[in-house]
Amino acid sequence: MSQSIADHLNHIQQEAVATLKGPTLIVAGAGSGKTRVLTYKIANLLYQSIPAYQILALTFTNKAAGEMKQRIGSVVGQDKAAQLWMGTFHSIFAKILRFESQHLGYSSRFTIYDTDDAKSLLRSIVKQLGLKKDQYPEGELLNKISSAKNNLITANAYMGIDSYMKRDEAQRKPETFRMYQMYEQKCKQADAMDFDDLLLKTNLLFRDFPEILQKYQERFRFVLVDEYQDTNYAQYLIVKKLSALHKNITVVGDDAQSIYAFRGAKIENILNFKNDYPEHKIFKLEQNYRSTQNIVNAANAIIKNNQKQIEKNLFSTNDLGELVQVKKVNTDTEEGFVVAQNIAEQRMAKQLNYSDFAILYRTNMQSRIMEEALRKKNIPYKIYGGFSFYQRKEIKDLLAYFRVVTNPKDNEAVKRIINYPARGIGKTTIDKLEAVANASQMSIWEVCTRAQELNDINQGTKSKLLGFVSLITSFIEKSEEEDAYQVANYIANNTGILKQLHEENTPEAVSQHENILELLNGIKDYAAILAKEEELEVLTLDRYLENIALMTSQDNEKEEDFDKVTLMTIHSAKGLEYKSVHIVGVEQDLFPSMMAKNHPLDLEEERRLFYVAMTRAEHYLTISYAMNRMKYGQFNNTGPSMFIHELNEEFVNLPEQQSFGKFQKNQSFFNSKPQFNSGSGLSNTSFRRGKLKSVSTASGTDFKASPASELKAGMRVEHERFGQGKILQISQNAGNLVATVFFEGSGQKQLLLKFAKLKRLD
DNA sequence: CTACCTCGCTTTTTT
DNA sequence: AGCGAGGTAG
Repeated sequence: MSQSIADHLNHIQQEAVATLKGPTLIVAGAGSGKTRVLTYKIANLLYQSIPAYQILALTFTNKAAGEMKQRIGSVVGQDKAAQLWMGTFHSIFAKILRFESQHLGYSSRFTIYDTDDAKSLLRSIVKQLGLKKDQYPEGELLNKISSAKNNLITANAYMGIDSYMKRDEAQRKPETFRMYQMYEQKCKQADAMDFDDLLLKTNLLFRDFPEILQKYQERFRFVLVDEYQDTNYAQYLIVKKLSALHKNITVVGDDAQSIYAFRGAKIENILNFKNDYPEHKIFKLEQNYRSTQNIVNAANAIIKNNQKQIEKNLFSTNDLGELVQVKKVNTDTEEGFVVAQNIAEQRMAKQLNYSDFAILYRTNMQSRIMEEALRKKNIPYKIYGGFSFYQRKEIKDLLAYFRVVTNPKDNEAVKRIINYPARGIGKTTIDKLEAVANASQMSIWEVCTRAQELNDINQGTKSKLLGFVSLITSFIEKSEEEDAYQVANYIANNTGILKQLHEENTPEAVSQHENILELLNGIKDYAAILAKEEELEVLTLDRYLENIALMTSQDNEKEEDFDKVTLMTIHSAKGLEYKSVHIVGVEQDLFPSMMAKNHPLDLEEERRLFYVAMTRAEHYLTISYAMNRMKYGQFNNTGPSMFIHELNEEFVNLPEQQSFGKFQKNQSFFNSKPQFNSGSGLSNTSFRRGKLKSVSTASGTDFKASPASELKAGMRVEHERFGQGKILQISQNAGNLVATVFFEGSGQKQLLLKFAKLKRLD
């Protein structure tokens, strides 16, 4: 190991980095420099003249992979780092599957179905079998299929699994296995794999073609896995098989931070590592560099109550720091107020930026109240997580064209665009096409190309179908000679999508238009980066798609978001750190005791979740719970989560001693009568997921949001709940347009314009 | 296709 | 409460 590397590491970290051979488990406590160790270990391998292409490093998110590549690059040089096999499980094995696709009966250009595609396919299967969709909801089906796949149960194997069949029988859903069979079959016909297939098929490939497994075993002399506690069975087995020859496997993780059991993660993978590899070495990174002693000690007090864990002692030699604050409040509204107040005060007193703060909650629902409180205090915030650029409708539409061009058998993509923009191919025609396709084992595309032979479709429709075919064919021809950007640009222009959006000229259409241009620019940029990194002269459309299919949110942080308080679920906070963290809603039923009935909850996992939340904080940690909270429209009495009782007074300022400071009893939120928090049209989950269309009001009536550009001060408007009122002013707040409206019924309100459900009255 | 209404549901989420 | 799926009337 070079001296410069050693300088940056503590003793145990150094040993872990210096140990290159053999199975190695690095138990990395929260904030213990896990990424640093992994980074330097890989750098060290490269220093020892191990060729970069012999190193396989697997992560869970693109972000983690990107960051690590960057950091390794800054140690050993970016060109060398670029040759590493580093990426998410899904992206690495998609790459391998494309290379070996012929063994599995797939083409190398197979499509990757996202969750929407998978659900849509399942919906059409349920329909084709003539079953009711309330008996077979596609989400539930997909969950079953997904978890079967994660356990390497193929459709045919499913029938032989007693527990599955009995479960389906008991649920009166005996056809489930048939759906799985058809789903599998149709994916294959469409030359498509879903996310879980990428792992399942890799396993099948390695199982059925030992010589291929051997090839990759020989190639990857060193295998490293990040966040090992989050691997599922399929991932575990791939890793195990790949490293079976050289046994140079390094896994890094923290059992105390395993919070993804609900999607198949097996904490046992990390707990049993020592049994899987009796000759293993283990390193425990126990020094936390992130947090104050009080925070680390308080978090330890929680996690020590778990039975299932690897013994370790996380400690900090940082300052003692302030006591962890636990705040008890009356209502959820008051909690919002207290948190917002606390952020404002801490920011001034400790000279912090807004971006040093995070508010963490268990469920997305809980963001609403926090948002409202922050806006009232003019504190800028951003909501993290949820949905990405690539999930926007206009982007998915354009991407569907790309998909059809690279793989016309991709039925889900064909269905998406066959009548977009509208070209007179209606639902009835599509249903007929699908029926013919099902009956003849052809793809919808193939049926379209042979439209002339169809019987019960009239000549007009036939020529429209053939028009569609020749349009796509022209794109395919284009894609054979030009690069991704040129083809994409050609498609955007020649389908009329851009033109249509341009002419529509509503704010929504303008933004969609911009997004499409942004996507096109993104392709250009990506081509430039690739050309540099991999000396690839032309970025083809299929190469581009491959990259985009496994992409999600997070990467596209906007610059206007730089100094804002971050709001997110605890799950999405994993791996992040903030100077000041507020954990809100730490109540009985959210951080549950025995109260959960509908969902069986794993108490230990909930505790780990709380632990993850606490260890995000560097200097200041505030935990709050409300004694009363609105839930499902009802005001519920609640109380502190049992985890609050596990906190130790030595490190924590518990609420018994807490006074409400300078707040006056007569302030509205202290009234015993709950303040009903009739949401002022703020962002909520569905808006964040990008569905900004007509919305359903309390009475269920569709209520169109007025385009912001049409609203002006002085205008009379109607709100779905507040009734009629007058706009006093429109102003800018935290980068958002905010209308101040005086409502006759309920007085003055501030509404976030991009979400406000306002109707013009004139 | 839109407007309106009724009803049922309500943890976490990456790829 | 807040949302969305889905039905019905026009």
